Amino acid sequence: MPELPEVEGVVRALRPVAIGKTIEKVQVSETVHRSKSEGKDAILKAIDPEDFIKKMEGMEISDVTRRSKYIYFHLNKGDTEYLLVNHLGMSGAWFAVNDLLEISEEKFRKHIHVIFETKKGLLVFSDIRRFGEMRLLRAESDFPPLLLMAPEPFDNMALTHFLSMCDLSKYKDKPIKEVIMDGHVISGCGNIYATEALFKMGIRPSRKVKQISKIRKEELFITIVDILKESIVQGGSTISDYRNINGEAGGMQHRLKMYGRKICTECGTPTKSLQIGGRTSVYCPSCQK
DNA sequence: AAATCAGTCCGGTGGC
DNA sequence: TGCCACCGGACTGAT
Repeated sequence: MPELPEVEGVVRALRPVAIGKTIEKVQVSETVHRSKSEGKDAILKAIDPEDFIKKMEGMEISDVTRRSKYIYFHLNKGDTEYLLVNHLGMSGAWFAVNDLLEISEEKFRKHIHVIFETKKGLLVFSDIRRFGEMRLLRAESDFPPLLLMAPEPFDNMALTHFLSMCDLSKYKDKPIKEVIMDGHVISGCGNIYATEALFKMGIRPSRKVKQISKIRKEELFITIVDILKESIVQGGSTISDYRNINGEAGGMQHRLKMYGRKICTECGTPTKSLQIGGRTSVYCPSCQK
Protein backbone atom coordinates (compact mmCIF):
# COMPACT_ATOMS: atom_id res chain seq x y z
CA MET A 1 0.00 0.00 0.00
CA PRO A 2 1.94 2.99 -1.18
CA GLU A 3 1.92 5.99 1.12
CA LEU A 4 4.06 9.10 0.86
CA PRO A 5 7.48 7.41 1.35
CA GLU A 6 6.74 4.73 -1.22
CA VAL A 7 5.51 7.29 -3.76
CA GLU A 8 8.60 9.41 -3.07
CA GLY A 9 10.78 6.36 -3.82
CA VAL A 10 8.98 5.79 -7.11
CA VAL A 11 9.35 9.44 -8.11
CA ARG A 12 13.05 9.53 -7.28
CA ALA A 13 13.62 6.41 -9.35
CA LEU A 14 11.47 7.62 -12.24
CA ARG A 15 13.16 11.00 -12.57
CA PRO A 16 16.48 9.89 -14.12
CA VAL A 17 14.79 7.50 -16.54
CA ALA A 18 11.81 9.67 -17.48
CA ILE A 19 12.83 13.33 -17.51
CA GLY A 20 13.72 14.58 -20.97
CA LYS A 21 12.23 11.55 -22.72
CA THR A 22 9.52 11.75 -25.36
CA ILE A 23 6.64 9.28 -25.31
CA GLU A 24 6.71 7.87 -28.83
CA LYS A 25 3.96 5.30 -28.44
CA VAL A 26 1.33 4.40 -25.84
CA GLN A 27 -0.33 1.08 -25.14
CA VAL A 28 -3.42 0.60 -22.97
CA SER A 29 -4.41 -2.91 -21.85
CA GLU A 30 -7.38 -4.81 -23.25
CA THR A 31 -8.71 -4.96 -19.71
CA VAL A 32 -8.88 -1.19 -19.42
CA HIS A 33 -10.35 -0.89 -22.92
CA ARG A 34 -13.06 -3.41 -22.00
CA SER A 35 -13.76 -1.85 -18.63
CA LYS A 36 -14.08 1.61 -20.17
CA SER A 37 -16.32 0.35 -22.97
CA GLU A 38 -18.59 -1.16 -20.30
CA GLY A 39 -19.04 2.34 -18.90
CA LYS A 40 -16.66 1.86 -15.97
CA ASP A 41 -13.86 4.23 -15.13
CA ALA A 42 -10.85 1.98 -14.58
CA ILE A 43 -7.52 3.81 -14.20
CA LEU A 44 -7.95 6.28 -17.08
CA LYS A 45 -10.29 8.78 -15.47
CA ALA A 46 -12.60 10.98 -17.48
CA ILE A 47 -10.98 10.14 -20.80
CA ASP A 48 -11.55 7.61 -23.54
CA PRO A 49 -8.57 5.22 -24.01
CA GLU A 50 -8.11 6.12 -27.68
CA ASP A 51 -8.21 9.81 -26.84
CA PHE A 52 -5.65 9.25 -24.07
CA ILE A 53 -3.31 7.39 -26.43
CA LYS A 54 -3.59 10.05 -29.11
CA LYS A 55 -2.96 12.89 -26.67
CA MET A 56 -0.06 11.17 -24.87
CA GLU A 57 1.85 10.23 -28.00
CA GLY A 58 4.49 12.84 -28.73
CA MET A 59 4.50 14.23 -25.18
CA GLU A 60 7.84 15.19 -23.72
CA ILE A 61 8.30 14.51 -20.01
CA SER A 62 9.82 17.68 -18.61
CA ASP A 63 9.67 16.76 -14.93
CA VAL A 64 8.37 14.16 -12.47
CA THR A 65 7.36 15.30 -8.99
CA ARG A 66 5.36 14.10 -6.02
CA ARG A 67 2.43 15.86 -4.34
CA SER A 68 1.01 13.97 -1.35
CA LYS A 69 0.54 10.41 -2.66
CA TYR A 70 0.18 11.56 -6.26
CA ILE A 71 2.86 11.39 -8.96
CA TYR A 72 2.88 14.40 -11.30
CA PHE A 73 4.27 13.91 -14.78
CA HIS A 74 4.89 17.40 -16.15
CA LEU A 75 4.49 17.15 -19.90
CA ASN A 76 4.59 19.32 -22.94
CA LYS A 77 3.72 18.97 -26.57
CA GLY A 78 5.26 21.91 -28.36
CA ASP A 79 4.40 24.98 -26.34
CA THR A 80 1.40 23.42 -24.64
CA GLU A 81 1.92 22.15 -21.10
CA TYR A 82 0.05 19.22 -19.58
CA LEU A 83 0.00 17.44 -16.25
CA LEU A 84 -0.50 13.69 -15.99
CA VAL A 85 -1.58 13.02 -12.41
CA ASN A 86 -1.13 9.43 -11.29
CA HIS A 87 -2.22 7.77 -8.06
CA LEU A 88 -0.96 4.27 -7.29
CA GLY A 89 -4.11 3.32 -5.40
CA MET A 90 -3.65 0.02 -3.58
CA SER A 91 -1.37 -1.80 -5.92
CA GLY A 92 -0.07 0.50 -8.64
CA ALA A 93 3.60 0.15 -9.62
CA TRP A 94 5.92 1.60 -12.23
CA PHE A 95 8.68 -0.34 -13.94
CA ALA A 96 11.41 0.99 -16.22
CA VAL A 97 12.50 -1.83 -18.52
CA ASN A 98 13.48 -2.59 -22.10
CA ASP A 99 11.36 -5.73 -22.25
CA LEU A 100 8.22 -6.65 -20.26
CA LEU A 101 9.79 -9.98 -19.36
CA GLU A 102 12.21 -8.08 -17.15
CA ILE A 103 9.27 -7.66 -14.76
CA SER A 104 10.00 -10.84 -12.87
CA GLU A 105 6.92 -11.16 -10.68
CA GLU A 106 3.99 -12.58 -12.60
CA LYS A 107 1.34 -10.79 -10.57
CA PHE A 108 2.71 -7.46 -11.80
CA ARG A 109 3.33 -8.66 -15.35
CA LYS A 110 -0.24 -9.98 -15.54
CA HIS A 111 -1.78 -6.61 -14.73
CA ILE A 112 0.09 -4.18 -16.95
CA HIS A 113 -2.34 -1.46 -18.02
CA VAL A 114 -0.37 1.41 -19.53
CA ILE A 115 2.95 1.38 -21.39
CA PHE A 116 4.83 4.51 -22.47
CA GLU A 117 7.45 3.71 -25.10
CA THR A 118 10.43 6.03 -25.39
CA LYS A 119 13.58 5.71 -27.48
CA LYS A 120 15.42 4.59 -24.33
CA GLY A 121 12.97 1.95 -23.12
CA LEU A 122 9.55 1.40 -21.60
CA LEU A 123 7.80 3.06 -18.69
CA VAL A 124 5.27 0.49 -17.51
CA PHE A 125 2.30 1.01 -15.18
CA SER A 126 1.04 -2.18 -13.56
CA ASP A 127 -1.94 -2.26 -11.21
CA ILE A 128 -3.27 -5.52 -9.80
CA ARG A 129 -6.49 -4.13 -8.31
CA ARG A 130 -7.03 -1.25 -10.69
CA PHE A 131 -7.59 1.27 -7.88
CA GLY A 132 -4.91 3.43 -9.47
CA GLU A 133 -5.71 6.56 -11.44
CA MET A 134 -4.39 8.60 -14.31
CA ARG A 135 -5.81 11.99 -15.19
CA LEU A 136 -4.53 14.05 -18.07
CA LEU A 137 -4.94 17.70 -17.13
CA ARG A 138 -3.78 21.08 -18.38
CA ALA A 139 -3.16 22.19 -14.78
CA GLU A 140 -3.92 21.17 -11.19
CA SER A 141 -6.98 23.39 -11.18
CA ASP A 142 -8.62 21.08 -13.75
CA PHE A 143 -9.12 18.62 -10.90
CA PRO A 144 -10.17 20.74 -7.91
CA PRO A 145 -9.56 18.10 -5.18
CA LEU A 146 -5.83 18.57 -5.83
CA LEU A 147 -6.15 22.17 -4.65
CA LEU A 148 -7.67 21.05 -1.35
CA MET A 149 -4.81 18.80 -0.28
CA ALA A 150 -2.92 19.67 2.91
CA PRO A 151 0.57 21.16 2.44
CA GLU A 152 3.44 18.74 2.07
CA PRO A 153 4.30 17.49 5.58
CA PHE A 154 7.88 18.77 5.16
CA ASP A 155 6.60 22.26 4.28
CA ASN A 156 6.92 25.02 6.90
CA MET A 157 3.19 25.60 6.83
CA ALA A 158 2.21 21.99 7.47
CA LEU A 159 2.27 22.02 11.28
CA THR A 160 0.23 25.22 11.50
CA HIS A 161 -2.21 23.82 8.96
CA PHE A 162 -2.57 20.60 10.96
CA LEU A 163 -3.21 22.42 14.24
CA SER A 164 -5.78 24.78 12.74
CA MET A 165 -7.64 21.93 11.02
CA CYS A 166 -7.77 20.08 14.37
CA ASP A 167 -9.71 23.02 15.82
CA LEU A 168 -12.45 22.89 13.20
CA SER A 169 -15.76 21.50 14.39
CA LYS A 170 -15.74 18.86 11.68
CA TYR A 171 -12.50 17.37 13.05
CA LYS A 172 -12.29 18.08 16.78
CA ASP A 173 -14.78 15.38 17.80
CA LYS A 174 -13.24 12.76 15.51
CA PRO A 175 -10.76 10.02 16.44
CA ILE A 176 -7.20 11.26 15.98
CA LYS A 177 -6.30 8.45 13.60
CA GLU A 178 -9.08 9.33 11.20
CA VAL A 179 -7.90 12.95 11.21
CA ILE A 180 -4.17 12.35 10.64
CA MET A 181 -5.06 10.03 7.76
CA ASP A 182 -7.24 12.67 6.13
CA GLY A 183 -5.37 14.16 3.19
CA HIS A 184 -6.96 17.54 3.80
CA VAL A 185 -5.31 17.64 7.23
CA ILE A 186 -1.94 15.95 6.61
CA SER A 187 -0.65 14.91 3.19
CA GLY A 188 0.56 11.39 2.57
CA CYS A 189 -0.01 9.71 5.93
CA GLY A 190 -1.87 6.43 5.43
CA ASN A 191 -2.71 3.55 7.72
CA ILE A 192 0.82 2.24 8.17
CA TYR A 193 2.48 5.46 9.28
CA ALA A 194 -0.53 6.71 11.25
CA THR A 195 -0.46 3.42 13.19
CA GLU A 196 3.28 3.72 13.85
CA ALA A 197 3.19 7.35 14.92
CA LEU A 198 0.31 6.81 17.35
CA PHE A 199 2.11 3.84 18.87
CA LYS A 200 5.32 5.82 19.26
CA MET A 201 3.35 8.62 20.95
CA GLY A 202 1.36 6.27 23.19
CA ILE A 203 -1.94 7.62 21.87
CA ARG A 204 -4.90 5.35 21.15
CA PRO A 205 -6.18 5.64 17.59
CA SER A 206 -9.70 6.17 18.96
CA ARG A 207 -8.75 9.17 21.14
CA LYS A 208 -10.73 12.27 20.20
CA VAL A 209 -8.75 15.14 18.74
CA LYS A 210 -10.12 17.63 21.30
CA GLN A 211 -8.82 15.49 24.17
CA ILE A 212 -5.20 15.89 23.01
CA SER A 213 -3.25 18.97 24.13
CA LYS A 214 -1.66 21.30 21.63
CA ILE A 215 1.81 20.22 22.75
CA ARG A 216 0.97 16.55 22.25
CA LYS A 217 -0.50 17.28 18.82
CA GLU A 218 2.68 19.11 17.86
CA GLU A 219 4.76 16.16 19.06
CA LEU A 220 2.53 13.77 17.16
CA PHE A 221 2.94 15.78 13.98
CA ILE A 222 6.73 15.82 14.36
CA THR A 223 6.67 12.06 14.99
CA ILE A 224 4.71 11.50 11.78
CA VAL A 225 7.20 13.61 9.81
CA ASP A 226 10.16 11.74 11.36
CA ILE A 227 8.66 8.34 10.51
CA LEU A 228 7.88 9.42 6.95
CA LYS A 229 11.48 10.61 6.56
CA GLU A 230 12.89 7.42 8.06
CA SER A 231 10.79 5.35 5.68
CA ILE A 232 11.97 7.36 2.66
CA VAL A 233 15.57 6.58 3.69
CA GLN A 234 14.66 2.90 4.07
CA GLY A 235 13.09 2.72 0.62
CA GLY A 236 9.51 2.53 1.90
CA SER A 237 7.50 -0.36 3.32
CA THR A 238 6.71 -3.41 1.23
CA ILE A 239 3.55 -4.76 2.86
CA SER A 240 1.89 -6.46 -0.07
CA ASP A 241 2.18 -4.97 -3.50
CA TYR A 242 4.66 -2.12 -3.23
CA ARG A 243 7.83 -2.43 -5.32
CA ASN A 244 10.28 0.20 -6.47
CA ILE A 245 10.68 0.58 -10.21
CA ASN A 246 13.38 -2.08 -10.32
CA GLY A 247 10.98 -4.56 -8.78
CA GLU A 248 12.75 -4.50 -5.41
CA ALA A 249 11.04 -4.40 -2.02
CA GLY A 250 11.62 -1.63 0.50
CA GLY A 251 13.13 -2.09 3.97
CA MET A 252 10.87 -0.11 6.28
CA GLN A 253 8.49 -3.02 6.94
CA HIS A 254 11.17 -4.56 9.17
CA ARG A 255 11.20 -1.43 11.35
CA LEU A 256 7.45 -1.16 11.89
CA LYS A 257 6.67 -1.63 15.57
CA MET A 258 2.86 -1.88 15.56
CA TYR A 259 1.39 -2.13 12.05
CA GLY A 260 0.46 -5.76 11.37
CA ARG A 261 1.62 -6.89 14.82
CA LYS A 262 -0.23 -9.41 17.01
CA ILE A 263 1.95 -8.69 20.05
CA CYS A 264 3.18 -5.29 21.25
CA THR A 265 6.90 -4.96 20.49
CA GLU A 266 7.33 -2.82 23.60
CA CYS A 267 5.54 -4.79 26.33
CA GLY A 268 4.37 -8.10 24.85
CA THR A 269 0.66 -7.43 25.40
CA PRO A 270 -1.56 -8.83 22.63
CA THR A 271 -2.54 -5.95 20.35
CA LYS A 272 -6.13 -4.95 19.72
CA SER A 273 -7.76 -4.06 16.45
CA LEU A 274 -10.77 -1.88 15.79
CA GLN A 275 -12.37 -0.07 12.89
CA ILE A 276 -11.83 3.69 12.80
CA GLY A 277 -13.22 5.63 9.90
CA GLY A 278 -13.79 2.27 8.24
CA ARG A 279 -10.11 1.35 8.53
CA THR A 280 -8.48 -1.41 10.52
CA SER A 281 -6.56 0.16 13.37
CA VAL A 282 -4.11 -1.78 15.50
CA TYR A 283 -2.88 -0.58 18.90
CA CYS A 284 -1.48 -1.76 22.21
CA PRO A 285 -4.12 -1.47 24.96
CA SER A 286 -1.35 -1.16 27.53
CA CYS A 287 1.07 1.30 25.87
CA GLN A 288 -1.50 3.51 24.15
CA LYS A 289 -3.98 5.57 26.18
C1' DA B 1 -25.83 23.98 4.86
C1' DA B 2 -23.15 20.62 6.09
C1' DA B 3 -22.10 16.06 7.53
C1' DT B 4 -22.55 11.37 6.57
C1' DC B 5 -23.07 7.32 3.95
C1' DA B 6 -23.07 4.29 0.07
C1' DG B 7 -21.02 3.46 -4.28
C1' DT B 8 -16.97 3.07 -7.30
C1' DC B 9 -12.74 1.23 -9.19
C1' DC B 10 -10.81 -4.89 -8.16
C1' DG B 11 -8.25 -9.40 -7.23
C1' DG B 12 -5.32 -11.56 -3.70
C1' DT B 13 -5.94 -13.66 0.50
C1' DG B 14 -7.62 -16.28 4.21
C1' DG B 15 -11.27 -18.86 6.46
C1' DC B 16 -14.24 -22.67 6.12
C1' DT C 1 -10.22 -27.42 -3.34
C1' DG C 2 -13.72 -24.31 -4.26
C1' DC C 3 -16.28 -20.62 -2.77
C1' DC C 4 -16.93 -16.23 -0.78
C1' DA C 5 -16.48 -12.35 2.24
C1' DC C 6 -13.22 -9.01 3.19
C1' DC C 7 -10.03 -5.24 2.47
C1' DG C 8 -8.72 -0.58 0.93
C1' DG C 9 -7.30 5.55 -1.08
C1' DA C 10 -9.94 8.96 -2.24
C1' DC C 11 -13.32 10.66 -4.87
C1' DT C 12 -18.51 11.46 -6.26
C1' DG C 13 -23.26 11.82 -5.60
C1' DA C 14 -27.34 11.16 -2.85
C1' DT C 15 -29.54 11.79 1.44
